[in-house]
Amino acid sequence: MREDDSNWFSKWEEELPPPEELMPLSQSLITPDLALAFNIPNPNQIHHTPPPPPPLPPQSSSQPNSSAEFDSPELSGAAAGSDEPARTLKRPRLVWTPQLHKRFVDAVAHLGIKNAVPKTIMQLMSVDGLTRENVASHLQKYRLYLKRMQGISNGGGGGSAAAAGMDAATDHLFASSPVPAHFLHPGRANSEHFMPYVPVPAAMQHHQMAVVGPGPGPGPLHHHAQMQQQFRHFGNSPPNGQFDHSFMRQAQQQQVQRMGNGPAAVPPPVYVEDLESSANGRKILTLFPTGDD
DNA sequence: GTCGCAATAT
DNA sequence: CATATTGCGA
Repeated sequence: MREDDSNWFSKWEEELPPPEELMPLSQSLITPDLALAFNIPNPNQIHHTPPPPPPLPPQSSSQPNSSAEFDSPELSGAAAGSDEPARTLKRPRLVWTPQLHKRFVDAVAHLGIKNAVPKTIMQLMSVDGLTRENVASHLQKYRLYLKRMQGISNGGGGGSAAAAGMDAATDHLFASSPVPAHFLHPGRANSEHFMPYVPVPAAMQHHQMAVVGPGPGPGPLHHHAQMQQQFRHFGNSPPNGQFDHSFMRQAQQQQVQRMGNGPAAVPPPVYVEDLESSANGRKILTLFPTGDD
């Protein structure tokens, strides 16, 4: 049956998180500091993003990433003489959130191991701001993760791949996303699907990049800086502490990253380390839909 | 030019 | 520690 062709795509679309779920950040391309340094009038405010984000049903818009928003119009021109820093300056480190990683895995899964090369993956993911280097770096790490699991599953004998595989602290992220079976068996059976080659569906146009400050020096104080950045994007950030939970949730997703380990002063936003593998035996903590699909 | 991988840097 | 960057062979 040839239903594969039509099905895999629809299915994929369905699993894509709704805009409400991942509209959280906007990549300003330049850090606030830099903006100031260049006399750029607050790139973030140029286009305040009102509370109600227009639900963007995929498919409807043919334009892949028209970047209808962000890309401060002036960033390029209005800066009045200023060059385009965005292109020359270094981008902030990309934070691989579980959601983002999920897209990554999906892309690789649907491309097939053969075609899953950085450039292609990047295009398929169509995440604004994502570079080939980002993907390449992540892919490299991901491959090591897969390799570990393979080795363990067939040689360890224990069968407890999870236990053995998890010992690498770096697997936390990867563990949050299911790994398609065929990933572990490169040359096994005919599990290879024929992809009609997808010309970048790019159903969504929302960017979700986590931004970290330039990191001048001190470690432990950065959390606040980052959050402020994000809050500002939402219009206002009253230092009071009364925010909308609706996006607080999102902020957490991005915030989960753990930075310098301070002497313990701030209550860390519980990291999603607990998985089904846990001795708990029960899915706890649903900070975000880790394995909903 | 891009990929993949190890080493190295931040 | 998680990513980024670099170097080099394919």
